Amino acid sequence: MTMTPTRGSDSGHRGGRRTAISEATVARLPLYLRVLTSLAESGVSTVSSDVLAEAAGVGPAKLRKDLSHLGSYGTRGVGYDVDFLVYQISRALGLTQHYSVVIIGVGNLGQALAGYGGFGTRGFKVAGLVDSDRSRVGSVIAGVEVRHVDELEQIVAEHDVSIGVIATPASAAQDVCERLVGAGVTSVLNFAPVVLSVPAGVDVRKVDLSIELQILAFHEQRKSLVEQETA
Amino acid sequence: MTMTPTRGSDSGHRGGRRTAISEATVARLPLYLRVLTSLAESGVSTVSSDVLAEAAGVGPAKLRKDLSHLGSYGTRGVGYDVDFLVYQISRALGLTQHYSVVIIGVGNLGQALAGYGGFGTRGFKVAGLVDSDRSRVGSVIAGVEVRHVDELEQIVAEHDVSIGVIATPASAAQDVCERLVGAGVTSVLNFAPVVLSVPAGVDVRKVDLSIELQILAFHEQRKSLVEQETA
DNA sequence: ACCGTTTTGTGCACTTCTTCACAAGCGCGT
DNA sequence: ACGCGCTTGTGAAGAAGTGCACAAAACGGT
Repeated sequence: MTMTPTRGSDSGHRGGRRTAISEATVARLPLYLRVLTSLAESGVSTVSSDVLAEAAGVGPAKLRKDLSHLGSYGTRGVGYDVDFLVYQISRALGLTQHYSVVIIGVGNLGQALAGYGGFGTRGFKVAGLVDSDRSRVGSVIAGVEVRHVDELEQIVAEHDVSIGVIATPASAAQDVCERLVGAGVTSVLNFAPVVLSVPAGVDVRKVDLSIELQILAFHEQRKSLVEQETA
Repeated sequence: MTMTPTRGSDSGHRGGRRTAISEATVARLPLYLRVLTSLAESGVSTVSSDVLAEAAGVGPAKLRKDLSHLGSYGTRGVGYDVDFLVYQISRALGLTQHYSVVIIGVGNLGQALAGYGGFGTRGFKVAGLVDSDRSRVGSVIAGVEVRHVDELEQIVAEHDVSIGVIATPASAAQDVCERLVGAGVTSVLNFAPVVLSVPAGVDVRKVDLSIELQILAFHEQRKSLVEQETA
Protein backbone atom coordinates (compact mmCIF):
# COMPACT_ATOMS: atom_id res chain seq x y z
CA MET A 1 0.00 0.00 0.00
CA THR A 2 2.53 2.60 -1.01
CA MET A 3 0.14 5.43 -1.51
CA THR A 4 1.04 9.04 -1.81
CA PRO A 5 -1.82 10.83 -0.15
CA THR A 6 -2.67 13.28 -2.92
CA ARG A 7 -2.32 16.22 -0.58
CA GLY A 8 -3.99 19.31 -1.86
CA SER A 9 -2.97 18.94 -5.46
CA ASP A 10 -6.37 19.83 -6.94
CA SER A 11 -4.39 19.81 -10.21
CA GLY A 12 -6.57 20.07 -13.27
CA HIS A 13 -9.76 18.09 -12.65
CA ARG A 14 -11.81 20.74 -10.98
CA GLY A 15 -14.47 19.14 -8.84
CA GLY A 16 -12.99 15.71 -9.45
CA ARG A 17 -12.06 13.32 -6.69
CA ARG A 18 -9.95 15.01 -4.09
CA THR A 19 -8.91 12.27 -1.74
CA ALA A 20 -8.86 8.55 -2.34
CA ILE A 21 -12.32 7.42 -1.27
CA SER A 22 -12.10 5.16 1.73
CA GLU A 23 -13.62 1.72 1.84
CA ALA A 24 -16.08 2.63 4.55
CA THR A 25 -17.29 5.54 2.51
CA VAL A 26 -17.68 3.48 -0.63
CA ALA A 27 -19.87 1.08 1.29
CA ARG A 28 -22.19 3.90 2.22
CA LEU A 29 -22.39 5.75 -1.07
CA PRO A 30 -24.87 3.30 -2.60
CA LEU A 31 -27.09 3.88 0.39
CA TYR A 32 -27.01 7.64 -0.05
CA LEU A 33 -27.67 7.13 -3.70
CA ARG A 34 -30.80 5.17 -3.01
CA VAL A 35 -32.13 7.68 -0.52
CA LEU A 36 -31.37 10.48 -2.91
CA THR A 37 -33.12 8.91 -5.86
CA SER A 38 -36.07 8.26 -3.65
CA LEU A 39 -36.07 11.91 -2.61
CA ALA A 40 -35.75 13.00 -6.21
CA GLU A 41 -38.83 10.96 -7.08
CA SER A 42 -40.69 12.69 -4.30
CA GLY A 43 -39.94 15.96 -5.96
CA VAL A 44 -37.35 17.16 -3.47
CA SER A 45 -34.67 19.16 -5.21
CA THR A 46 -32.48 20.25 -2.34
CA VAL A 47 -31.52 18.45 0.82
CA SER A 48 -29.43 19.26 3.86
CA SER A 49 -26.95 16.90 5.42
CA ASP A 50 -29.13 16.59 8.49
CA VAL A 51 -32.16 15.44 6.57
CA LEU A 52 -30.21 13.17 4.29
CA ALA A 53 -28.30 11.66 7.16
CA GLU A 54 -31.51 11.03 9.05
CA ALA A 55 -33.02 9.32 6.04
CA ALA A 56 -29.96 7.19 5.50
CA GLY A 57 -29.60 6.29 9.12
CA VAL A 58 -26.14 7.76 9.68
CA GLY A 59 -24.76 10.76 11.51
CA PRO A 60 -24.72 14.08 9.69
CA ALA A 61 -20.99 14.63 10.21
CA LYS A 62 -20.17 11.27 8.73
CA LEU A 63 -22.36 11.96 5.78
CA ARG A 64 -20.74 15.29 5.09
CA LYS A 65 -17.29 13.82 5.35
CA ASP A 66 -18.25 11.02 3.00
CA LEU A 67 -19.58 13.44 0.44
CA SER A 68 -16.63 15.75 0.84
CA HIS A 69 -14.43 12.94 -0.44
CA LEU A 70 -15.95 13.23 -3.85
CA GLY A 71 -15.73 16.96 -4.03
CA SER A 72 -17.34 20.07 -2.73
CA TYR A 73 -20.80 19.63 -4.10
CA GLY A 74 -22.89 21.30 -1.43
CA THR A 75 -23.87 24.91 -0.96
CA ARG A 76 -23.36 26.33 2.49
CA GLY A 77 -26.49 27.62 4.07
CA VAL A 78 -28.55 25.66 1.56
CA GLY A 79 -27.62 22.01 1.26
CA TYR A 80 -27.08 19.67 -1.65
CA ASP A 81 -28.79 19.67 -4.99
CA VAL A 82 -30.37 16.24 -5.14
CA ASP A 83 -30.03 15.55 -8.85
CA PHE A 84 -26.51 16.80 -9.02
CA LEU A 85 -25.50 14.71 -6.06
CA VAL A 86 -27.12 11.64 -7.56
CA TYR A 87 -25.03 12.17 -10.64
CA GLN A 88 -21.82 12.72 -8.73
CA ILE A 89 -22.24 9.66 -6.57
CA SER A 90 -23.13 7.57 -9.59
CA ARG A 91 -20.03 8.75 -11.31
CA ALA A 92 -17.85 8.10 -8.28
CA LEU A 93 -19.18 4.57 -8.02
CA GLY A 94 -18.63 3.93 -11.68
CA LEU A 95 -22.31 3.55 -12.46
CA THR A 96 -22.12 5.84 -15.43
CA GLN A 97 -20.67 2.97 -17.35
CA HIS A 98 -22.55 -0.26 -17.81
CA TYR A 99 -21.65 -3.57 -16.31
CA SER A 100 -22.77 -6.95 -17.48
CA VAL A 101 -23.56 -9.53 -14.86
CA VAL A 102 -23.89 -13.26 -15.14
CA ILE A 103 -25.81 -15.23 -12.55
CA ILE A 104 -24.80 -18.80 -11.95
CA GLY A 105 -27.42 -21.02 -10.40
CA VAL A 106 -31.09 -20.61 -11.12
CA GLY A 107 -32.61 -22.04 -7.98
CA ASN A 108 -34.93 -19.97 -5.87
CA LEU A 109 -32.20 -17.55 -5.01
CA GLY A 110 -30.91 -17.18 -8.54
CA GLN A 111 -34.44 -16.50 -9.74
CA ALA A 112 -34.98 -13.97 -7.02
CA LEU A 113 -31.80 -12.21 -8.04
CA ALA A 114 -32.64 -12.31 -11.73
CA GLY A 115 -36.01 -10.79 -11.02
CA TYR A 116 -34.62 -8.13 -8.76
CA GLY A 117 -35.48 -4.72 -10.10
CA GLY A 118 -32.33 -3.07 -8.86
CA PHE A 119 -30.29 -4.35 -11.77
CA GLY A 120 -31.50 -2.39 -14.71
CA THR A 121 -32.03 0.83 -12.88
CA ARG A 122 -28.37 1.21 -11.96
CA GLY A 123 -26.21 0.34 -14.86
CA PHE A 124 -26.26 -3.39 -14.38
CA LYS A 125 -27.49 -5.80 -16.98
CA VAL A 126 -28.15 -9.48 -16.54
CA ALA A 127 -26.28 -10.71 -19.56
CA GLY A 128 -26.52 -14.36 -18.71
CA LEU A 129 -28.25 -16.89 -16.54
CA VAL A 130 -26.74 -20.33 -16.30
CA ASP A 131 -27.39 -23.53 -14.43
CA SER A 132 -25.90 -27.00 -14.41
CA ASP A 133 -29.31 -28.64 -14.42
CA ARG A 134 -30.25 -29.27 -18.04
CA SER A 135 -33.91 -29.45 -17.16
CA ARG A 136 -33.80 -25.78 -16.33
CA VAL A 137 -31.87 -24.80 -19.43
CA GLY A 138 -34.05 -23.11 -22.01
CA SER A 139 -36.58 -21.61 -19.68
CA VAL A 140 -36.83 -17.86 -19.63
CA ILE A 141 -36.55 -15.93 -16.38
CA ALA A 142 -36.97 -12.19 -16.19
CA GLY A 143 -36.60 -12.04 -19.94
CA VAL A 144 -33.34 -13.94 -20.08
CA GLU A 145 -32.96 -17.46 -21.34
CA VAL A 146 -31.24 -19.92 -19.04
CA ARG A 147 -28.22 -21.54 -20.62
CA HIS A 148 -26.06 -24.39 -19.52
CA VAL A 149 -23.10 -23.66 -17.31
CA ASP A 150 -20.82 -25.16 -19.96
CA GLU A 151 -21.40 -22.03 -21.97
CA LEU A 152 -20.24 -19.81 -19.15
CA GLU A 153 -16.94 -18.82 -20.69
CA GLN A 154 -18.62 -18.08 -23.97
CA ILE A 155 -21.22 -15.85 -22.33
CA VAL A 156 -18.57 -13.97 -20.40
CA ALA A 157 -16.64 -13.31 -23.57
CA GLU A 158 -19.68 -12.42 -25.66
CA HIS A 159 -21.08 -9.86 -23.27
CA ASP A 160 -17.87 -8.67 -21.73
CA VAL A 161 -19.13 -9.69 -18.31
CA SER A 162 -17.22 -8.15 -15.45
CA ILE A 163 -19.26 -9.33 -12.48
CA GLY A 164 -20.24 -12.88 -11.66
CA VAL A 165 -22.96 -13.67 -9.15
CA ILE A 166 -22.71 -17.10 -7.59
CA ALA A 167 -26.05 -18.47 -6.48
CA THR A 168 -25.17 -22.13 -6.57
CA PRO A 169 -25.05 -24.64 -3.75
CA ALA A 170 -21.93 -24.38 -1.62
CA SER A 171 -20.38 -27.45 -3.19
CA ALA A 172 -20.25 -25.93 -6.65
CA ALA A 173 -19.19 -22.43 -5.70
CA GLN A 174 -15.43 -22.76 -5.77
CA ASP A 175 -15.44 -24.50 -9.14
CA VAL A 176 -17.73 -21.93 -10.64
CA CYS A 177 -15.63 -19.18 -9.20
CA GLU A 178 -12.50 -20.55 -10.77
CA ARG A 179 -14.19 -20.78 -14.12
CA LEU A 180 -15.37 -17.20 -13.81
CA VAL A 181 -11.90 -16.00 -12.96
CA GLY A 182 -10.45 -18.11 -15.74
CA ALA A 183 -12.84 -16.46 -18.16
CA GLY A 184 -11.64 -13.03 -17.08
CA VAL A 185 -14.19 -11.97 -14.51
CA THR A 186 -12.58 -9.87 -11.80
CA SER A 187 -15.49 -9.23 -9.45
CA VAL A 188 -17.56 -11.89 -7.78
CA LEU A 189 -20.60 -11.65 -5.58
CA ASN A 190 -20.94 -14.87 -3.66
CA PHE A 191 -24.17 -16.05 -2.07
CA ALA A 192 -22.92 -19.55 -1.36
CA PRO A 193 -21.87 -20.21 2.21
CA VAL A 194 -18.22 -20.91 1.53
CA VAL A 195 -15.01 -18.95 1.59
CA LEU A 196 -13.87 -18.59 -1.97
CA SER A 197 -10.20 -18.46 -2.70
CA VAL A 198 -9.26 -16.30 -5.61
CA PRO A 199 -6.02 -14.96 -7.04
CA ALA A 200 -4.95 -11.44 -6.16
CA GLY A 201 -6.68 -8.79 -8.20
CA VAL A 202 -10.08 -10.42 -8.01
CA ASP A 203 -12.65 -8.89 -5.69
CA VAL A 204 -15.06 -11.10 -3.84
CA ARG A 205 -17.93 -9.94 -1.74
CA LYS A 206 -20.11 -12.37 0.07
CA VAL A 207 -23.67 -12.21 1.19
CA ASP A 208 -24.54 -14.73 3.79
CA LEU A 209 -27.89 -15.17 5.42
CA SER A 210 -26.69 -17.47 8.10
CA ILE A 211 -23.93 -15.13 9.21
CA GLU A 212 -26.37 -12.26 9.49
CA LEU A 213 -28.74 -14.37 11.52
CA GLN A 214 -25.99 -15.40 13.86
CA ILE A 215 -24.96 -11.83 14.42
CA LEU A 216 -28.54 -11.01 15.30
CA ALA A 217 -28.63 -14.01 17.61
CA PHE A 218 -25.61 -12.69 19.42
CA HIS A 219 -27.30 -9.38 20.05
CA GLU A 220 -30.51 -11.07 21.07
CA GLN A 221 -28.60 -13.03 23.61
CA ARG A 222 -26.86 -9.97 24.88
CA LYS A 223 -30.19 -8.23 25.29
CA SER A 224 -31.62 -11.02 27.37
CA LEU A 225 -28.48 -11.22 29.46
CA VAL A 226 -28.53 -7.53 30.21
CA GLU A 227 -32.21 -7.74 31.00
CA GLN A 228 -31.49 -10.56 33.40
CA GLU A 229 -28.65 -8.72 35.13
CA THR A 230 -30.64 -5.53 35.42
CA ALA A 231 -33.53 -7.37 37.03
CA MET B 1 -25.80 5.05 22.96
CA THR B 2 -25.29 5.24 26.70
CA MET B 3 -23.43 2.03 27.13
CA THR B 4 -21.35 1.07 30.11
CA PRO B 5 -18.51 -1.01 28.71
CA THR B 6 -18.39 -3.89 31.17
CA ARG B 7 -14.83 -3.10 32.13
CA GLY B 8 -12.76 -5.97 33.41
CA SER B 9 -15.19 -7.64 35.78
CA ASP B 10 -14.03 -11.20 35.04
CA SER B 11 -15.91 -12.00 38.23
CA GLY B 12 -16.64 -15.67 38.71
CA HIS B 13 -17.18 -17.33 35.34
CA ARG B 14 -13.84 -18.95 34.75
CA GLY B 15 -13.24 -19.42 31.05
CA GLY B 16 -16.23 -17.23 30.33
CA ARG B 17 -16.09 -14.09 28.28
CA ARG B 18 -13.10 -12.03 29.26
CA THR B 19 -13.53 -8.82 27.39
CA ALA B 20 -16.64 -7.48 25.77
CA ILE B 21 -16.57 -9.00 22.32
CA SER B 22 -16.15 -6.31 19.70
CA GLU B 23 -18.54 -5.88 16.82
CA ALA B 24 -15.91 -6.70 14.24
CA THR B 25 -15.14 -9.92 16.03
CA VAL B 26 -18.78 -10.91 16.31
CA ALA B 27 -19.11 -10.47 12.58
CA ARG B 28 -16.31 -12.95 12.01
CA LEU B 29 -17.21 -15.59 14.54
CA PRO B 30 -19.94 -17.13 12.37
CA LEU B 31 -17.38 -17.47 9.63
CA TYR B 32 -14.96 -19.30 11.87
CA LEU B 33 -17.82 -21.43 13.04
CA ARG B 34 -18.63 -22.51 9.55
CA VAL B 35 -15.05 -23.32 8.67
CA LEU B 36 -14.68 -25.24 11.90
CA THR B 37 -17.79 -27.35 11.41
CA SER B 38 -16.63 -28.09 7.93
CA LEU B 39 -13.27 -29.17 9.30
CA ALA B 40 -14.95 -31.28 11.95
CA GLU B 41 -16.90 -33.07 9.25
CA SER B 42 -13.66 -33.78 7.46
CA GLY B 43 -12.47 -35.54 10.56
CA VAL B 44 -9.99 -32.88 11.64
CA SER B 45 -9.87 -32.70 15.42
CA THR B 46 -7.21 -30.08 16.00
CA VAL B 47 -6.37 -26.96 14.06
CA SER B 48 -3.77 -24.23 14.35
CA SER B 49 -4.51 -20.56 14.00
CA ASP B 50 -2.53 -20.45 10.78
CA VAL B 51 -4.55 -23.15 9.12
CA LEU B 52 -7.85 -21.88 10.38
CA ALA B 53 -7.05 -18.33 9.41
CA GLU B 54 -6.07 -19.42 5.94
CA ALA B 55 -9.32 -21.34 5.55
CA ALA B 56 -11.36 -18.41 6.78
CA GLY B 57 -9.52 -15.88 4.69
CA VAL B 58 -8.22 -13.72 7.53
CA GLY B 59 -4.84 -13.10 9.10
CA PRO B 60 -3.70 -15.49 11.82
CA ALA B 61 -3.09 -12.72 14.35
CA LYS B 62 -6.57 -11.38 13.90
CA LEU B 63 -8.02 -14.82 14.31
CA ARG B 64 -6.14 -15.46 17.51
CA LYS B 65 -7.16 -12.13 18.92
CA ASP B 66 -10.77 -12.79 18.02
CA LEU B 67 -10.73 -16.15 19.72
CA SER B 68 -8.92 -14.80 22.74
CA HIS B 69 -11.93 -12.58 23.40
CA LEU B 70 -13.99 -15.57 24.27
CA GLY B 71 -11.43 -17.15 26.51
CA SER B 72 -8.19 -19.06 26.38
CA TYR B 73 -9.34 -22.10 24.53
CA GLY B 74 -6.22 -23.02 22.61
CA THR B 75 -3.27 -25.13 23.59
CA ARG B 76 0.12 -23.61 22.94
CA GLY B 77 2.28 -25.67 20.71
CA VAL B 78 -0.77 -27.60 19.53
CA GLY B 79 -3.63 -25.45 18.38
CA TYR B 80 -7.36 -25.50 18.99
CA ASP B 81 -9.60 -28.46 19.56
CA VAL B 82 -12.10 -28.20 16.75
CA ASP B 83 -15.17 -29.56 18.54
CA PHE B 84 -14.52 -27.59 21.66
CA LEU B 85 -14.03 -24.40 19.72
CA VAL B 86 -17.23 -25.00 17.79
CA TYR B 87 -19.03 -25.28 21.08
CA GLN B 88 -17.45 -22.18 22.55
CA ILE B 89 -18.18 -20.03 19.53
CA SER B 90 -21.72 -21.33 19.40
CA ARG B 91 -22.17 -20.45 23.00
CA ALA B 92 -20.66 -16.99 22.59
CA LEU B 93 -22.98 -16.29 19.69
CA GLY B 94 -25.98 -17.49 21.62
CA LEU B 95 -26.63 -20.43 19.34
CA THR B 96 -27.00 -22.84 22.20
CA GLN B 97 -30.46 -21.48 22.69
CA HIS B 98 -33.05 -21.70 19.98
CA TYR B 99 -34.48 -18.80 18.07
CA SER B 100 -37.70 -18.75 16.16
CA VAL B 101 -37.76 -16.84 12.94
CA VAL B 102 -40.67 -15.57 10.92
CA ILE B 103 -40.26 -14.76 7.24
CA ILE B 104 -42.50 -12.12 5.77
CA GLY B 105 -42.94 -12.27 2.03
CA VAL B 106 -42.99 -15.51 0.10
CA GLY B 107 -41.83 -14.36 -3.28
CA ASN B 108 -38.77 -15.88 -4.88
CA LEU B 109 -36.54 -14.50 -2.19
CA GLY B 110 -38.74 -15.57 0.69
CA GLN B 111 -38.91 -19.05 -0.73
CA ALA B 112 -35.19 -19.16 -1.20
CA LEU B 113 -34.73 -18.13 2.41
CA ALA B 114 -37.28 -20.62 3.69
CA GLY B 115 -35.55 -23.38 1.80
CA TYR B 116 -32.13 -22.39 2.96
CA GLY B 117 -30.52 -25.22 4.85
CA GLY B 118 -28.59 -23.02 7.21
CA PHE B 119 -31.58 -22.46 9.44
CA GLY B 120 -32.14 -25.72 11.18
CA THR B 121 -28.49 -26.60 11.56
CA ARG B 122 -27.75 -23.60 13.75
CA GLY B 123 -30.44 -23.13 16.28
CA PHE B 124 -32.84 -21.27 14.03
CA LYS B 125 -36.32 -22.46 13.31
CA VAL B 126 -38.68 -21.09 10.71
CA ALA B 127 -41.73 -20.72 12.91
CA GLY B 128 -43.78 -18.85 10.40
CA LEU B 129 -44.09 -17.88 6.80
CA VAL B 130 -46.49 -15.12 5.90
CA ASP B 131 -47.53 -13.20 2.83
CA SER B 132 -50.10 -10.56 2.03
CA ASP B 133 -51.17 -12.33 -1.14
CA ARG B 134 -54.08 -14.62 -0.25
CA SER B 135 -53.46 -16.77 -3.28
CA ARG B 136 -50.20 -17.88 -1.73
CA VAL B 137 -51.69 -18.52 1.69
CA GLY B 138 -52.14 -22.19 2.43
CA SER B 139 -49.34 -23.50 0.28
CA VAL B 140 -46.56 -25.32 2.04
CA ILE B 141 -42.95 -24.29 1.57
CA ALA B 142 -40.07 -26.15 3.13
CA GLY B 143 -42.54 -27.88 5.37
CA VAL B 144 -44.14 -24.73 6.68
CA GLU B 145 -47.59 -23.54 5.76
CA VAL B 146 -47.88 -20.02 4.46
CA ARG B 147 -50.27 -17.91 6.51
CA HIS B 148 -51.69 -14.50 5.91
CA VAL B 149 -49.79 -11.51 7.15
CA ASP B 150 -52.76 -10.54 9.29
CA GLU B 151 -51.82 -13.40 11.56
CA LEU B 152 -48.32 -12.07 12.06
CA GLU B 153 -48.79 -10.88 15.62
CA GLN B 154 -50.43 -14.15 16.54
CA ILE B 155 -47.57 -16.19 15.08
CA VAL B 156 -44.99 -14.09 16.87
CA ALA B 157 -46.76 -14.60 20.17
CA GLU B 158 -47.40 -18.30 19.63
CA HIS B 159 -43.84 -19.22 18.79
CA ASP B 160 -42.05 -16.58 20.80
CA VAL B 161 -40.42 -15.29 17.65
CA SER B 162 -37.41 -13.10 18.26
CA ILE B 163 -36.16 -12.53 14.72
CA GLY B 164 -38.16 -11.26 11.78
CA VAL B 165 -36.91 -11.60 8.23
CA ILE B 166 -38.36 -9.09 5.82
CA ALA B 167 -38.47 -10.35 2.26
CA THR B 168 -41.25 -8.13 0.99
CA PRO B 169 -41.15 -5.47 -1.69
CA ALA B 170 -39.65 -2.21 -0.52
CA SER B 171 -43.01 -0.53 -0.25
CA ALA B 172 -44.27 -2.90 2.41
CA ALA B 173 -41.12 -3.18 4.45
CA GLN B 174 -41.55 -0.32 6.89
CA ASP B 175 -45.13 -1.31 7.72
CA VAL B 176 -44.18 -4.90 8.26
CA CYS B 177 -41.27 -3.82 10.39
CA GLU B 178 -43.48 -1.75 12.61
CA ARG B 179 -45.86 -4.61 13.08
CA LEU B 180 -42.98 -6.91 13.96
CA VAL B 181 -41.67 -4.46 16.51
CA GLY B 182 -45.15 -3.91 17.83
CA ALA B 183 -45.52 -7.63 18.32
CA GLY B 184 -42.34 -7.71 20.36
CA VAL B 185 -39.68 -8.71 17.85
CA THR B 186 -36.36 -7.06 18.65
CA SER B 187 -34.20 -8.24 15.77
CA VAL B 188 -34.90 -7.72 12.12
CA LEU B 189 -33.09 -8.91 9.05
CA ASN B 190 -34.13 -6.74 6.15
CA PHE B 191 -33.78 -7.75 2.52
CA ALA B 192 -35.90 -4.93 1.18
CA PRO B 193 -33.99 -2.02 -0.29
CA VAL B 194 -35.13 0.60 2.18
CA VAL B 195 -33.77 2.10 5.34
CA LEU B 196 -35.99 0.94 8.16
CA SER B 197 -36.52 3.20 11.09
CA VAL B 198 -37.00 1.43 14.36
CA PRO B 199 -37.12 2.46 18.00
CA ALA B 200 -34.00 2.14 20.11
CA GLY B 201 -33.39 -1.35 21.36
CA VAL B 202 -34.31 -3.01 18.09
CA ASP B 203 -31.49 -4.35 15.94
CA VAL B 204 -31.74 -4.18 12.20
CA ARG B 205 -29.34 -5.71 9.77
CA LYS B 206 -29.79 -5.30 6.07
CA VAL B 207 -28.76 -7.40 3.17
CA ASP B 208 -28.78 -5.58 -0.06
CA LEU B 209 -27.85 -6.97 -3.42
CA SER B 210 -27.76 -3.68 -5.17
CA ILE B 211 -25.41 -2.13 -2.65
CA GLU B 212 -23.01 -5.02 -2.97
CA LEU B 213 -23.08 -4.76 -6.73
CA GLN B 214 -22.36 -1.08 -6.59
CA ILE B 215 -19.39 -1.61 -4.33
CA LEU B 216 -18.06 -4.13 -6.81
CA ALA B 217 -18.69 -1.67 -9.61
CA PHE B 218 -16.61 0.91 -7.80
CA HIS B 219 -13.69 -1.44 -7.58
CA GLU B 220 -14.11 -2.53 -11.16
CA GLN B 221 -13.90 1.07 -12.19
CA ARG B 222 -10.87 1.65 -10.07
CA LYS B 223 -9.16 -1.33 -11.66
CA SER B 224 -9.74 -0.07 -15.15
CA LEU B 225 -8.61 3.42 -14.19
CA VAL B 226 -5.39 2.13 -12.71
CA GLU B 227 -4.86 -0.04 -15.75
CA GLN B 228 -5.34 2.97 -17.93
CA GLU B 229 -2.95 5.14 -15.95
CA THR B 230 -0.32 2.45 -15.82
CA ALA B 231 -0.42 2.02 -19.56
C1' DA C 1 14.65 -34.14 33.66
C1' DC C 2 15.70 -31.17 30.10
C1' DC C 3 15.98 -28.97 25.63
C1' DG C 4 14.09 -27.64 21.19
C1' DT C 5 10.08 -26.95 18.50
C1' DT C 6 5.72 -25.35 17.95
C1' DT C 7 1.89 -22.33 18.58
C1' DT C 8 -0.89 -19.52 21.51
C1' DG C 9 -2.04 -15.07 23.77
C1' DT C 10 -1.10 -10.28 23.98
C1' DG C 11 1.36 -5.63 24.58
C1' DC C 12 2.42 -2.09 21.36
C1' DA C 13 2.53 0.63 17.36
C1' DC C 14 -0.10 1.75 13.46
C1' DT C 15 -3.84 2.51 10.51
C1' DT C 16 -8.63 3.44 9.65
C1' DC C 17 -12.96 5.16 10.96
C1' DT C 18 -15.97 8.18 13.67
C1' DT C 19 -17.39 12.18 16.16
C1' DC C 20 -16.96 16.83 17.65
C1' DA C 21 -16.86 21.52 17.09
C1' DC C 22 -16.22 25.52 14.58
C1' DA C 23 -14.59 28.67 10.91
C1' DA C 24 -15.74 29.69 6.20
C1' DG C 25 -19.25 30.53 2.99
C1' DC C 26 -23.81 31.43 1.11
C1' DG C 27 -28.35 33.61 0.67
C1' DC C 28 -32.02 36.40 2.30
C1' DG C 29 -34.27 40.19 4.33
C1' DT C 30 -33.94 44.80 5.44
C1' DA D 1 -24.68 47.15 1.57
C1' DC D 2 -24.70 44.78 5.51
C1' DG D 3 -25.56 41.63 9.03
C1' DC D 4 -27.97 37.41 10.54
C1' DG D 5 -29.06 32.70 10.35
C1' DC D 6 -28.20 28.54 8.32
C1' DT D 7 -25.32 24.71 6.49
C1' DT D 8 -21.20 22.98 4.58
C1' DG D 9 -16.42 21.37 4.82
C1' DT D 10 -12.69 20.03 7.73
C1' DG D 11 -8.92 19.97 11.38
C1' DA D 12 -8.25 17.63 15.40
C1' DA D 13 -9.38 14.44 18.98
C1' DG D 14 -11.01 10.08 20.05
C1' DA D 15 -12.41 5.27 19.26
C1' DA D 16 -12.11 1.00 17.01
C1' DG D 17 -9.77 -2.24 14.46
C1' DT D 18 -5.46 -4.42 12.52
C1' DG D 19 -0.83 -6.43 12.29
C1' DC D 20 3.77 -7.28 14.34
C1' DA D 21 6.65 -9.52 17.11
C1' DC D 22 7.75 -11.95 21.05
C1' DA D 23 7.30 -13.96 25.70
C1' DA D 24 4.82 -17.70 27.87
C1' DA D 25 3.31 -22.31 27.65
C1' DA D 26 2.76 -27.03 26.10
C1' DC D 27 4.34 -31.15 23.84
C1' DG D 28 7.73 -34.73 22.29
C1' DG D 29 12.03 -36.77 21.89
C1' DT D 30 16.23 -38.02 24.06
